[in-house]
Order: sequence, then structure tokens, then C-alpha cells
Amino acid sequence: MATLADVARRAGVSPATVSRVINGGRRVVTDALRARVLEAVRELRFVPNAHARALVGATTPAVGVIVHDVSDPYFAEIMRGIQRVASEAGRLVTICNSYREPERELAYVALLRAQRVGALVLAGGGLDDREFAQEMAGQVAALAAEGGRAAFIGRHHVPGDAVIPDNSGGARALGRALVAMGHREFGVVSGPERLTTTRDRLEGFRSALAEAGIGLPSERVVPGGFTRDGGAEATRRLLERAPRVTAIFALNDPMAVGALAVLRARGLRVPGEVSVAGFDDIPITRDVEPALSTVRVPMTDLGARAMALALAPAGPDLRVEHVPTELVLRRSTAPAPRRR
Amino acid sequence: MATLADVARRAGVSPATVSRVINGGRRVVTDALRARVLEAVRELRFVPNAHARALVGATTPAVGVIVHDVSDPYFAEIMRGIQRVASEAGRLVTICNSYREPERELAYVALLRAQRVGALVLAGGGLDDREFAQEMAGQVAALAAEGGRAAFIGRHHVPGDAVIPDNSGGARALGRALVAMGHREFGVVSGPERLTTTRDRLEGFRSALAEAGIGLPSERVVPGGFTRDGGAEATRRLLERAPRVTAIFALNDPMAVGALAVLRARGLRVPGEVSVAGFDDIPITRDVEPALSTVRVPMTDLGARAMALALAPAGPDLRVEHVPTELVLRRSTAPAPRRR
DNA sequence: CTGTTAGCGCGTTCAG
DNA sequence: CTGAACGCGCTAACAG
Repeated sequence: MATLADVARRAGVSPATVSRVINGGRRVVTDALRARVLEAVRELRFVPNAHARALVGATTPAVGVIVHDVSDPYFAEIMRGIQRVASEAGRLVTICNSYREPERELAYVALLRAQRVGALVLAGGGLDDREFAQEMAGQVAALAAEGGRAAFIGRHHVPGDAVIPDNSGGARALGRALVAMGHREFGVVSGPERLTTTRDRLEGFRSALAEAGIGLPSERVVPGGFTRDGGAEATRRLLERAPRVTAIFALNDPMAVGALAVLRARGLRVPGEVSVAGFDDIPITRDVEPALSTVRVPMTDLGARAMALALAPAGPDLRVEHVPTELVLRRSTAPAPRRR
Repeated sequence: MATLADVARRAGVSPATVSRVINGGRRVVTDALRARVLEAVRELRFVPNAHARALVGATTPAVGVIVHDVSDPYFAEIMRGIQRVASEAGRLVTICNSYREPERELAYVALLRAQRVGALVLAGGGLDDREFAQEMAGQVAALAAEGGRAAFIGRHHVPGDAVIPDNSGGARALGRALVAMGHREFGVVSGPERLTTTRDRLEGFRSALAEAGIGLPSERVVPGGFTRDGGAEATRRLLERAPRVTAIFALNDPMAVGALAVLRARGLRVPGEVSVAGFDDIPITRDVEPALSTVRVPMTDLGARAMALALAPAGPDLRVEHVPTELVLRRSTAPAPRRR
């Protein structure tokens, strides 16, 4: 493969000159030479070796992103914002799927550090795990020591820049709305228990019910994976335990879609007999039947802000941005039926 | 940042020994020394610089994937297969979104080459563009010359290993089925015109209609972006031009979902007045109302096969695998109404 | 303006 | 089994 030295030889100039032409912010090379060099570059299909370049301290064009799963629409929307900001900064994004495995997540941070990405965004709620948080904090500190910068999306137990959606407040608003509609028998299709996202949403919802003196016994909170099928499975279990619920809160939209599918299969009318609400407001919420009530999280914005933080010049101060969420009522929620 | 030399100093050994411990396929280092070294590595949170490593010819643990857009469920499913095979091979996947911009796609190939990923999967149909194909062929050849390997998903005009779904055959099967249901007035919600995927699906559908002596005038083929909104927009234009169609074929599922939304908004019953079909069989097809008829493309399998090809030891032979597709009829298609 | 020189951090010879 | 020395491809300092 062609190297800078090859190009220099072919153009009859020194390596340094070729380097100047290629990186040439300044017009420090004669037009005649410059033309000869560019010609040689084209003929040889020369691409400067990014590794050699990074080795001498030049910055990498890449930034890194670690998400749980890009096939999850939540992260897909976040990616859109990330990509927009990165593009504007002339950076290329490399994405890594951790599939919620802490070990893989750490391995990816190491990989991206090894690749010397200057900026790193960690999307996806944090984990309530002391050991993991410590390990991650160490990695992030190492990255910072190398002149890089990491930004988290969601609440984490790791010190670092972060953009945090108001999960608790959104869930509380939803809870209040359902209570106002007369619901008293609630069920929650919950997410993985150790995620801060799960905890915050659950806590907000609980607090709204508590305001009205309504309890939410733990058998009414059924955990599952944050996916459509996870939601379906949890909904089945919930209906076995509490067949008389009139409102189901799924902790994210794909789970809510799974809940709708199960209710339809059982012949329970939504929202006639049971109301259903999700969280996030992913695009599909408008296309299911009935259209899904949910809490809008400005996902694209979240991604854009986090990328901007990660791309900002390093500094000692920790920047944390809190982002509001918004209740969106559609047709899947309605006043509670007289009785079930 | 900690370097290999730092680790060596701390452990009281030579850099070469540290290197051997880290890459140590062989047991060429005493257990005692090895332990000292690993201890130092941990304390310093040392991560070998991937750039320096790549520079001396070692392989990276990373493999690269370039897709149009991971937020498209089609690619998300493909990613699942890719990730599975990569994980089994102990490789980490870095994903790049080209957003269908040829220039960005080429830039990513260069970036990944520069990062010395040994294996590269290019997902997403090819482009009918001579210049682009040539440029890409050059990049892929350069990658091969460096000992790497690229595999394409979909039909491309670039010589290389590939996994190709039977787009044409699937569309033909769908066309025949609709004809058999008595449909005669067709409309197509089409994709970006220069993609081979668009062309192949369109061609297959056309050929099925032609068998029955039915023409498909070009004003009945309305192009749009391969997204839900692109489909909605194209459907609106189609309905203006040809208000009496009884069957709409959207060239992928998200577009079909957009079509359903528009038809619902206009009060046209599906499938009572208009039948709708998509392509790919992404998960959401089961959750829209009515459930969507489509052509199943084994996306996960596509990804897995392509990754396996890219990971296979280099060889001179070109391997191309053709993968069948399968017609899936659900509730969005039905016999043609008597008249409209 | 251009060429020469000296590393960046690592793996890999080659001696010991 | 271990250490010393070299060079991967490039950019940055310094001369000229």
C-alpha cells in the first residue's frame, strides 16, 4: 500500500512537503509542487495512515458512541442527534452496541481509548452496580488524562459530563393524569431492575399514585427486557397476578407495544377496558392501534447535547444538563371503566 | 497516559517482556514476571495504543460495518446477525452510518482502512453510479492489498464477496399473489431511484404484472425516501395521480406503514378498498393495523453470513451467496373490491 | 518556501 | 527466557 514516502519519491519532493500539501491549512507550498504532489497522490490512491498520524499527536477524525442497542428506536433517535453534531464538526462516528452487558461496555471503552477517539458518548441509563461504576470511572478518568472527553446520557454513578432526561418528572405527570382519569388499579410493565432509568421512572410514577393515596404493591410491578417481547411477556404475567387492572404503564414504548399485542390477543379493549401508556415517544407510537399515550423524551436533542459536551474543549468543571420531558396523551388512555 | 514503557518501568522489566505478556499467545514469560506485569497493567489502567500497534502490523480487535442508517429496522436486524458472528469470533464491531451519502460512505471506508480493521461489511444496496463504484472498488482493493476483507450485502457494482437477497423474486411472488386476488390497478410507493434494491424490487413486481398483461405506467411509480415519512409523502402523490388504485406496493415496510397512515387519514379502508404490501418483514409489521403483508428478507441471516465472509481467511476467489425471500400474507391485502 | 532530523508507542527481530 | 535495537508512517521542529 502506498505510503507518504512513495508519493514523495514519485513527485520528486521530500516527505515533509507531501505532508504539508495534504494537511495544508496554510499555503506554504508552491503551486507547481503542490500540483505534482496531488497528481502523485491520485495516481497512487494514497490515503494517509491514520494510525501513524494519530501516533504523532494529530487528532483522529473519529468520535465514539456506546449504546445498549441501536436497533432500539430510542437509541436510534439519539444517534440522529449525535451524528448531526459530529458531522457539523467534521467527525466520523463509530458506534458500539453493548447489548447491556457491562463487560462488553468496558471493553468498548478500552477499544475506543486505544483508538484515541477524543470524544466519547455513553448513551443508555446507568447501572446500579458499585464495581462497574468504579471500573467505568477509572476508564473515563484515563480517557480524560489522555485529553479526551466523555459525556453520559442518563443518570450514572460515574462522575462526568451528562445530559439527563427528567424520567421521574415525566412518569409523575403520567401517573397524575391517569389518576385524574379515575384509575385506581394500576399495573407496571417494568424494565431491567438495575438500570437507573427503570428506577427513576418507577419512582416518579409511584410518587404520583402516593399523592392520591394509592399504593403500588410489588406484585403489580413486573420486570422484563426493554423490548417489545419483554413487554408482552411481562404483561402476560401481570394479567395473571392482577386481572383487574384498568391502567398499565409500560416503562418504555416498545414494551407498551408488546402490551397492546397481548391485550388484543386476549380480547381486552384498549382503552375501553384497559388504558395503556408507554415512555419515550418513539415514532411507532403513532402507527399502532390505538395510538399510544406516552411521555416524550427529546431523544435527538439528548444526543446532540451529549455530543456537543463531549466535543467541547476539555475543562475541569463537570457539566450536567437536565432536560424536561413532556406528557403526550393519545388514544390508548381514557377514563377508567365503571368496574371490571 | 500510560505507555508500555511505563508499565515496563513499574514492573521492573523490559518493554519487550510487557509486550509478550500482553499478546502472549505463547507461555514465553515466567509466571512470576507475568504476574508483576499484569499487576502494573491494572494499576496504570494501561491500554495498548491501537495506533502504534497497527503501525507495526498487528491486527485490531475491531471489525467495521457501514450501513445506511442503523435506525432503519432493516439494518438494525442485519446488525444483530453481524454482532452475533463477530462476538463469537471475539471481535468488537464499530458501526458507521452513511445516511446514503456516497461521499460519507467512502470516507468511512478510508477511516476503517486507516484503523486497520481486518474485516469490513458494507450493508445496504449498491448505487447505480459508475464513478462511485470505481472509487469504492479502489478502496476495497486497497483493503484487500492490506490483508483485509470486505463483504457486501445486496447487489453492488463492485467486485467483492457478497450476500444477495432475492429482491426480484420476492417482488414477483408478491405481484403474482396480488394479481391472483383480482387486482388490476396498481400503484408503487418506490424508493430512491439509483439504488439497486429499488430497481430489483420494481423489476420483479413489473415482471409479475406483465405476465398477466398488466402495465405499470411510470406515473404509478412514485419515488420517495426509504422511510415512513417518505412513504407517506409518496402515497399522497400517488393518490392524486391515480385515485382508483386497489393495491399499493411499498418497496419497504416503513414506507408501507406511512402508506397505511395516509390511507387511514383519508378514510380509505385497508384492505376493504385498498390493499397494501411492504417488503422486508421488520418486527413492526405485526403491530400496525391491519397487520402488514410483506416479503420476508432473512435480515439477521444476511448479516451473519456477510460477517462470516468478511472474517474468513483471505483468498483469491469471489464468494457470492444468494439468499431466498418469502412471501408473507397478512391482513393488509385482500381480494380486489368489485369497483372503485 | 523546502529538506533534514527526530521521535510518537509498539512488535519483532536478534543476541545474550 | 529476557533485553536491546530497529523501524512501521507520519508530523513537527529545525535548518537552509
